[in-house]
Amino acid sequence: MARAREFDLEKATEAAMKLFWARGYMATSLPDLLETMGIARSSFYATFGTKRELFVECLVLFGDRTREQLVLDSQHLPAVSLPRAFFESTLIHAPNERVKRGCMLVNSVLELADVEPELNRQAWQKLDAIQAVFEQGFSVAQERSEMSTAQSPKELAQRVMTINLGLRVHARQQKSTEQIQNLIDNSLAMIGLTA
Amino acid sequence: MARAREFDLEKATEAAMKLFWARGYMATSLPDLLETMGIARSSFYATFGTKRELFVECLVLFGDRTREQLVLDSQHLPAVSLPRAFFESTLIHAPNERVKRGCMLVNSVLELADVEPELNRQAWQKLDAIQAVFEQGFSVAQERSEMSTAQSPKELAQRVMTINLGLRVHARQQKSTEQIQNLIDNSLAMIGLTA
DNA sequence: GCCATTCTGAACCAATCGGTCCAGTATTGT
DNA sequence: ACAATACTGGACCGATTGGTTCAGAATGGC
Repeated sequence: MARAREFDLEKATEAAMKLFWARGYMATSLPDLLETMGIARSSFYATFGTKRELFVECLVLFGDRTREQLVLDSQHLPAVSLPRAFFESTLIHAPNERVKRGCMLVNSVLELADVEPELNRQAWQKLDAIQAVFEQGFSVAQERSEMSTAQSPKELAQRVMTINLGLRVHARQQKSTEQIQNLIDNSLAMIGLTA
Repeated sequence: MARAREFDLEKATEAAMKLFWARGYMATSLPDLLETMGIARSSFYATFGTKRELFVECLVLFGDRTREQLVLDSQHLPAVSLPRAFFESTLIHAPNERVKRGCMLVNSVLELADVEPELNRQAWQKLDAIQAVFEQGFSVAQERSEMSTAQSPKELAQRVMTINLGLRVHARQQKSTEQIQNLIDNSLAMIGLTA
């Protein structure tokens, strides 16, 4: 048999994701990646293929993980509380450096819009999947009469997503937790979600 | 005396701005710029300095122009109509290619957050100046009792900006005018601006 | 005509880009 | 011990990056 892989594949992918997340696709060079991943150039290509392929992998990892956490939250939280929980868990109760990275999907969608249509499409797909979780949550809550039916689930989810996009842009500016909390409160107030 | 400049400086700057706007800072190469600007490499450096300097110039041009148009609109429009006018003029009554570019300031702020802090700072400064126009508009309108004082001008301007950021991200996805109109209507409905 | 200036296009620069390949070493199960 | 695999680091690739320099042609006011 063969020699076992020395580095932790998950940790290496994780490290790459964080770097792409913080700097974007184009500004992340191969030497940058190798350094944070702690592997040699040849191991990189043998394991992950090209930079582009690894980026896609990271994008999918980020999107799926975000969506899964949201689905989890939606299972033990009333739908009207879901947006606040989502925003606060990622923008308030998270390490500062993580907050500053914003959302990898949003970052990618803007950076690659005119440059890498296929990557752009994949990022949007993951964002749509997240919006769909909100829509589903509102839909179920309305059926159970747990919230007002003044607006359709689709409308509400769209509002949450627009605000989400806005907040992720804001988050990339160096802001205090108080300022971000203020932004969240002000934003949620305008959606007007109440049981 | 000397030979006159052959190319139109304004038009060259304009062309560069559009390219930076569409593709971002890093993805725009020097040959790309030279081609759309229609000038030679040596003329470029003699006239504009480095790529970075030209980018700053374009950023300032974009920011100032956007702000000035908004100020103009604010002078013959009620403050409560200003957000809609702003969104629709740039997202509905504008050529499709322009809509797809989004907002150069928003694009830059995301792309350069972790890579070019100084450029990032300058882009945020221009965004803040735009938010300030809204705040000022709401402030004056409230003093004249032309609108509700339920929310402070600062709060309202912050809401408009968060939604603005969200809409600009949306705009970079290929969407039909109807979809964008829908997004605008749904967004404005949540701010709830009425005389 | 003349000199100053600006143009163009091409040559050139060092540095970096993403990607490939290989020699040598270490580690594994049989 | 052996064969198979995965590691490392470095050499190497062509292409591209942003930036500099220069020769020569064109154009302006004196």
